[in-house]
Amino acid sequence: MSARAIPYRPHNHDACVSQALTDARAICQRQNARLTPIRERVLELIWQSHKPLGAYDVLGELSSDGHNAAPPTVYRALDFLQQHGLVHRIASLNAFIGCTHAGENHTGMFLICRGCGNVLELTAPAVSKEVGKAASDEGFRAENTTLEIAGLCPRCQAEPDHD
Amino acid sequence: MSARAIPYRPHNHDACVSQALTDARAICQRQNARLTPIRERVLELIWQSHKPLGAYDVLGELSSDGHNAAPPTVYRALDFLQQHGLVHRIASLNAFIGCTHAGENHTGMFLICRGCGNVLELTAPAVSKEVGKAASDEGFRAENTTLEIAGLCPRCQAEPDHD
DNA sequence: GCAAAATTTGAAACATTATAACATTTACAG
DNA sequence: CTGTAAATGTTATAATGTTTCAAATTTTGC
Repeated sequence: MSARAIPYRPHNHDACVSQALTDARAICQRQNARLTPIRERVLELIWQSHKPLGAYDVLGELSSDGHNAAPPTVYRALDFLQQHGLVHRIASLNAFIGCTHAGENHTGMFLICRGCGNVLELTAPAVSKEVGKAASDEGFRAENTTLEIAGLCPRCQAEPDHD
Repeated sequence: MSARAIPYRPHNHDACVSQALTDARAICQRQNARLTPIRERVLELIWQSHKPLGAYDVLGELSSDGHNAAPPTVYRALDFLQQHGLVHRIASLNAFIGCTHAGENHTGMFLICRGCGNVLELTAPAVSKEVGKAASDEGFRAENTTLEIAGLCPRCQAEPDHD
């Protein structure tokens, strides 16, 4: 998987999207999972930006497409994409974002800028290690970690209300 | 603040509750905040157990009390309690739980057992430190961390569907 | 190829969680 | 007391997510 641009910085976002879609197709093929037109379209919509998108935002975009969809359509597609590690749900925002580490076995950590709304996904092994240690110190078997950090990205620290 | 029992283990829970209420009164007094009857009652309800309680569960309990409350009443009380560090919202569950470190300046980390539903709140300085490091490596100014770990508590690993 | 089975999608209704807006009451300071 | 701010009541509505069952599509075994 190739290196990704920092969402807080201007970049060729079309490249992000097409890379994500290419990766997704490969991953689904490898897993014998069916990346149907609806699912692919939802993934593409989620990848429109590095800002998390709500399920009903996705629904709205689908409707603009002329696609007459109901909520379950979107939630099912999002479930599928989550299951295959292609999108993440940001619990603190009730919203979804494209996974920038698809295919890698990872525990995501999300830096959420309250200024511009962009989200950066990190893999921080040192954090995962300490989390695992803290859990096992309590005899707890960790299965799923939600780690979301709200704050200000570098750009918004300097100049607020960006992008 | 005194040591707390482990929620996964049987303990005298009434002591938890009354300690929490006593602490809350002291904290509010210190902060010149008004722990009104409604707010105190909501806090007590949240502390009924170590399982997170939804806002509408609280609402239901208030109604059983004979108190004719509407959603905003509960959400306002919960906002107040959160603001003063007396309860936490568990984003991954849309539910609320009493803070076991009220008064201490802390970043909570929650171990959520999917077996029994109990939640243990930890303070893990090593985790906080690594999280802070990971964020500042990206130039990100962290303001608020959500860290929720779903899994199985020691008791439920041995014997499922407990409590 | 073809029929049976499984998966995916459509569609309608509903459930849950949360907030907006404005009126009323209560607490408190002077 | 009385004016002001804080807290609560009340109604309505928004936002998010699920259940259920039917129809269509794809896959599989033959």
